[in-house]
Amino acid sequence: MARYNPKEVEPRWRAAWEAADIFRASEQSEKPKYYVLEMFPYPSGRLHVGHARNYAIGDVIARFKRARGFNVLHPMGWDAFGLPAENAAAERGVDPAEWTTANISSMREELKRLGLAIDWSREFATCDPSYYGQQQALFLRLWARGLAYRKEGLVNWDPVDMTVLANEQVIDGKGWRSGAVVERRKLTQWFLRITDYADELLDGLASLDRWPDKVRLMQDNWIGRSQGLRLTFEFSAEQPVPEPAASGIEVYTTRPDTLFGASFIAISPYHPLAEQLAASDERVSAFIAECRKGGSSEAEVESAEKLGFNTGLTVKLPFDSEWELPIWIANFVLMDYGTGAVFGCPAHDQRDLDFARKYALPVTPVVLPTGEDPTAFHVKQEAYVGPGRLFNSSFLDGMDIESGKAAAIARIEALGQGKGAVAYRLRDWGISRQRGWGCPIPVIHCPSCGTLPVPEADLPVQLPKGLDFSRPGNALARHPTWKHVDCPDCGAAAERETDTFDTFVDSSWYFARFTNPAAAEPIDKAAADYWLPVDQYIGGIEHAVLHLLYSRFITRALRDEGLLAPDEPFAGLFTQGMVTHETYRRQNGEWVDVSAVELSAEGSARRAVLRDTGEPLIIGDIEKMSKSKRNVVAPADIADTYGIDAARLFVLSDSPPERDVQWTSSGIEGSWRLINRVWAEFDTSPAEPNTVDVDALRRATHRAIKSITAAIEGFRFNSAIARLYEFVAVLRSVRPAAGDLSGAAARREALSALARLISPFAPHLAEECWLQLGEEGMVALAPWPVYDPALTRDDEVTLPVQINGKRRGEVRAPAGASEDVVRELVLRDPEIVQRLGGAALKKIVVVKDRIVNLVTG
RNA sequence: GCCGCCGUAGCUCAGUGGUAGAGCGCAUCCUUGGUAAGGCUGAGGUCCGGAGUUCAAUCCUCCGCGGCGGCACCA
Repeated sequence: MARYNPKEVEPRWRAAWEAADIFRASEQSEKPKYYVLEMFPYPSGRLHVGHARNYAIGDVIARFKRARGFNVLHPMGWDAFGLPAENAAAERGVDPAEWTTANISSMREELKRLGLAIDWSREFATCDPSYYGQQQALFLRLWARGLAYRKEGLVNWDPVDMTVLANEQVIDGKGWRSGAVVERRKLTQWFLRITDYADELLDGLASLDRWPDKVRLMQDNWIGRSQGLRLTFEFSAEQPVPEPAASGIEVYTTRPDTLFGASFIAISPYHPLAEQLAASDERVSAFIAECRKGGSSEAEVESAEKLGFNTGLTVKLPFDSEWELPIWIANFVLMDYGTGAVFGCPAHDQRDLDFARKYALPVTPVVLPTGEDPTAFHVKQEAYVGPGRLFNSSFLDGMDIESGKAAAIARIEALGQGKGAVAYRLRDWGISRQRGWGCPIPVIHCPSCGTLPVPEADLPVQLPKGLDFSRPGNALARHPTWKHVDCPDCGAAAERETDTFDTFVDSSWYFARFTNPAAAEPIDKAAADYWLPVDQYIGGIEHAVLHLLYSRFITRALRDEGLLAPDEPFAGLFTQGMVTHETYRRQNGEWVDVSAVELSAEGSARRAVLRDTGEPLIIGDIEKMSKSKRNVVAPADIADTYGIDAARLFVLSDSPPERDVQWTSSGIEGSWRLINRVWAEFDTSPAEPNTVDVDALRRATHRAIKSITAAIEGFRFNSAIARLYEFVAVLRSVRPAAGDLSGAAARREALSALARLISPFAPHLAEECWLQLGEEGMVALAPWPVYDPALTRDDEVTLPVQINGKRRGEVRAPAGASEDVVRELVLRDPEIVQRLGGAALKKIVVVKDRIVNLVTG
């Protein structure tokens, strides 16, 4: 039989699948539906093995579920707007649309080469007007619902990418793409009211039992619900109260129990009161300017000194109108959390303590740790945040912290000066981007009519051709004609909004569009009702609080708009690990491309040299594949040598899919060997026959079916492949002789199972084996093998025998043997008897079918 | 600082309250008409350290040590 030749086999089967159109999904089916989706790719130009792993995981699920009798939807599309296209345009003068389209074409070919069971008829890109026009329609509906609004506010400005970023896109004070330190700017921007859904998004996490705990925890932290009190400190009498005359300063606190420890009020430099004072007092405006200078990077925040300015104004403590507190402006108070004002309790909050020590404000402890003397307890440089009893606190004295909180809230509410309240870390989602390659926000600004929606009949608002990306900034805004438009209401000259949507808007509903990408409406309700939610979603954990939170929010918003039925978009989520690779450097530190490296081993030491020159190299760390480290491997490179099935097997075999996997050339060779061993089993040419233990072979087959099925269902693909290795090892020693009919039948059963069991992982190989076996049709359409439970059970088991917890021997016993029977067997076993050496038995522990433990005195 | 994950063979990693595992690497041998190779056999372990629970702990609990990730002036 010919050697297995993936270069010939793989394209042939891909053509056969395509010709038969077997992966097209239809809503007309008696079978239960199953929607499996991988996060769609950004068309950067080239596929790397990280993509390959992501899509291979989804493909295993898609093929497995199809074989298990589900009506499977497995679509693919392109997250096609975004900055890399603009950067390419700026660097090479190409049109972003053309650059993107060309990338999509080449990546589509590479993806198809992976042999994925995808319904390509549903493909779309987010930069297609037929998609983004519908997105504009969706936005207008959300706006009409009151879920979108425009406001001037402080935003994160990325000075390199020259655009605003959402909070979720600022990592450690830096832009998530550019890495530039983000500045605070005051701009008028569009926001979506994700905070309206904060409670629901938080509570909904509990229902996502097929999501990783880690992701749920991260979203929980991100939403950051805290329980506390909003209360107003009234201004003291007889002082100039700034206009508009508020009665006092509203603060939010999670520690109302410590109100009697208050020694100052601190407001944010961005607080309205601070800004009013600044208007009439140069010292205030100078101070505010000073505060705003500081950056927001982690290092800067960490080292930033607390700065304060005493306004001279005072407020009264709610419980005691004689007790006055000064109002300070402080640089550490955030405007966009709570009310932008806090009361300072230095004894029990480290930030307040630092501030109080610097400005010589009083430090009054009100929580007494257990065992401390109330007259001797002092707070020095470290605030006390532990448990204890309240003291120095009037009516709260003697209470623990929790009762004190409740009592303080009750009293404040009774006084009408505040109310128990929750606060969230989550902020509304800023969606305006000052970029030209994105979905235009469908809005017109008219000098007399204000901000108006583009009439639905005029959608989509299309991007113009020929934008100039050669200069930094928003190419759309400086286009000579595009923004000039007549007001839809009064007909006067007006201007289009020139900001575009954050690309995370594009990806927050695409999974719904896949259910009918040709629909004239944004979402075809019937198709969406049939397919949604996505049963299994697969992607990187880096989107834990970005895409995955936005999509949950949009799904709820569209549900309330009547466009979707489910609360949650993704019933199951799987976050796969990265593909990493060793790195190599020359002696001068220069990175060397992994393809130029030759590895060898001398004993247990490994050596790396440049293949062409033999120059010795330094073997560096194992790192995420990146262009700069030159450790990227492309699936295409692998396919040329070993075929794509070997690559698929390898990325799934070496570690569980949620963990990182290290790409190695020796690893891919191991997978290649497995492929050849499997193929060799389907060889029909005569081999040296032997006596077939039919029962043992059938048991091995049925056990393989059972364990591999369970492993796939549990996302333990590495374990499934390990079981395949074992099964193949069993098969290769079994060659029925001519005339051994029962042996031949058992072997055929085994091979038929093997072809189907390996088909989700190595689909091309499986088809070729299936054909070789002479089975009907394609293995891609064959049902999953079913095991006979009777054949997966043992008649006899080996029981290890322990003496005082140490293994000292074993006995064979019938499966399910009773304790008495096993005891008898053990005590008659000569080796055990000898080991016991006549010691008195205190106890015998028999665990059925597992183990025996003899405990001596 | 808060929250979480990880630590098992030389490497990369599975696994289980009850017999210590895989791939690669390494060693021995066989084959050289499965040959850009293939195969047999084997060596190799303080399951990070300590204490506790248990008849029995790599696994459960607690305390450390080391590595990694998320959040962070969120009141």
